[in-house]
Amino acid sequence: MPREIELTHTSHIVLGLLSMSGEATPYDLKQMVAGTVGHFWSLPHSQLYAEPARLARGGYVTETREPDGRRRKLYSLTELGREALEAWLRELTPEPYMLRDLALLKLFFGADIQALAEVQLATHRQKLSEYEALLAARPDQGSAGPWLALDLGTRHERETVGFWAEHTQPGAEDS
Amino acid sequence: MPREIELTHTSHIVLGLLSMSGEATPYDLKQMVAGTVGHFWSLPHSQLYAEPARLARGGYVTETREPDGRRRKLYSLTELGREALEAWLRELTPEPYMLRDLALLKLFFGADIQALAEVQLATHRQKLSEYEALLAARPDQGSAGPWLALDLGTRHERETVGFWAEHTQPGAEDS
DNA sequence: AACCAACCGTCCTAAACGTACCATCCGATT
DNA sequence: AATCGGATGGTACGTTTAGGACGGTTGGTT
Repeated sequence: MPREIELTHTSHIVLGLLSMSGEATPYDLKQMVAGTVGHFWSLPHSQLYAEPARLARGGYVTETREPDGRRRKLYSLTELGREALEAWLRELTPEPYMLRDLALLKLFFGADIQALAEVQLATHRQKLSEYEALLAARPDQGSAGPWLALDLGTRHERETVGFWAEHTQPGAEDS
Repeated sequence: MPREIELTHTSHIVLGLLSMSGEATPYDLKQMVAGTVGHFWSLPHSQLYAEPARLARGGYVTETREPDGRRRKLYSLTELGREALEAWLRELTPEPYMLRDLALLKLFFGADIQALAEVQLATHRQKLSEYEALLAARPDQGSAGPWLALDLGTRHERETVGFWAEHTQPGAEDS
């Protein structure tokens, strides 16, 4: 009997990932997060064990067990879960984003911009090239969503690299 | 006697704001957050009542009371607090940002991009013009940090507006 | 047999979230 | 004088997240 539970952001991520994979263990979810939404929306892996269980209580997913080996828990969407996901996707989303950037925060409070720029530039160049590699390997098949998201993510990275690059001492970090 | 407390992101924000204002009540902090870092780093106002008290326990700020009227609590940095803030500002900051964007998340999971774009575009155009207005009103005096931060924030907004604009039906939303 | 790396999962404490709720002050209306 | 609304100012509280410590299992090497 499904108890009433609130669907949080984490819930929707789990529902979304399950809809993409059909069926997954918490460990699978953890791997999927790391390779996909984890790039911009991080969550502790412990949540990926707790949340599916919570969703099961609410009737949004079913919990079965691997017949063999470790008998790990396998989750997949119920009809209710799929509907909840689709309802969420259809809802209007006027909220702006939240950019939790420690470097930006420190910059605001007066940290030395060159010192920040130097390390941030390395980090974001790294990220940017990761994303570009992913984009380059895009198959023709499959849903567009993830690639569109990656496109926006890439633009943000590009912008960020540009910003920090303008604030490094010429020659201090380059090539 | 200061007890050991961990300094969290919230702590540093409070320390930073106190260093800018000299002295502030939680309500003042709330106002300051709304006008400054709140643009990119949101926190519930209840935190701004709890956190200074916590910092006082740790000896990072002092708590006094207004002599008159409401006798509100006034906080200001101690030497320890100032040092902690400066140490934090000096620390290396290699972490990338976290972009908590509900629209991006939904896009990833297959939401209709035009529906998203329409509302997001309105939101971000709004934000962008706010930022531009702030930037235009910049005084010559004062510390640069906030303006640099605002500059980066503005670039991200501009990028975001560009992205969503590319994905709206021509004429669907535009003036 | 011993070892190691990758795999897999649980648990715990503190902090953050979000919102409901409450109370006061002040100026403008009726 | 009474009332109203809005800005001011603050508390409480249940839930979710953060983030890491810790422990076990599996399968392949030396």
